[in-house]
Amino acid sequence: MKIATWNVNSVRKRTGNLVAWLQRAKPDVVVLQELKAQQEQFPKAEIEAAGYQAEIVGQKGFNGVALLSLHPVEITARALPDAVVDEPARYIEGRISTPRGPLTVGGLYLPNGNPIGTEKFAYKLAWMERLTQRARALLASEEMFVLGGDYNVCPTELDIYDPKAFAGDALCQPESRAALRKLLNLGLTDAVRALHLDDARYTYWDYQAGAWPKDHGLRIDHLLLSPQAADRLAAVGIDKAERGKAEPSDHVPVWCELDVAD
DNA sequence: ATGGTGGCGGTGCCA
Repeated sequence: MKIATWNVNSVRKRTGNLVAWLQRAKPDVVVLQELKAQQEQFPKAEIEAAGYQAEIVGQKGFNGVALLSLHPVEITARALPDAVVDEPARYIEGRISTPRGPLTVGGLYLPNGNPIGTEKFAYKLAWMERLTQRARALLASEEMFVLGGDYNVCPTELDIYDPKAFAGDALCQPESRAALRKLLNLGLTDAVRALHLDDARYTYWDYQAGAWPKDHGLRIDHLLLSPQAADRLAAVGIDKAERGKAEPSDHVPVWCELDVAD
């Protein structure tokens, strides 16, 4: 069972790259972020033609998340608990069956939080606390789950090309990192970290200042696994080549494989 | 080096 996350930075701009990647990578489940599209603007026909059921939480112009699956999926949430009216489209969650029992996949687009010292940063931290509460509830089931997405948190100084370059950025603040550790310390496993990928450290390279050719990247897209899922972790990958394609997203797909054979 | 790039929507905001 291959599960992936990808911040596509506009699903309409990235439809061609997305479909080509789906056909090549053949993930079973994918969560997408930054659709920047309303539900009716989502390229549903193209995605379904590639064999995927598409569940969408859209929003005009900003945010937007989706869950694509080769297998029948039951959507279990379209927002985090305690969502307010007109909540930004940042969370989707679904449940699929495997020979080893149900697997829940959550897709999230965590608030960026810049600039620090503003209500945006407070909102980021509050959103992380809500996500942590959701993880607590999912953990109580003692089932397999994967929370994938653009976390907009660079976990450690090993996950950025130059710690000094982002010292004042919300992605690297001690408070952001502490909130991510609090989530991990519930008992979740960072899939990429667990298997020590060292040939592809980053998942995001800014469009500006030649970040990609200089490999000035950050690791901010993560797959966090419940203990029951982590026990079945077989492989991880970062599809770095997507960043070098024509009209790329600034993020690349991150994936893991769970051995769910009976 | 205080710029630079990209997407949305049609101007500045967001990342």
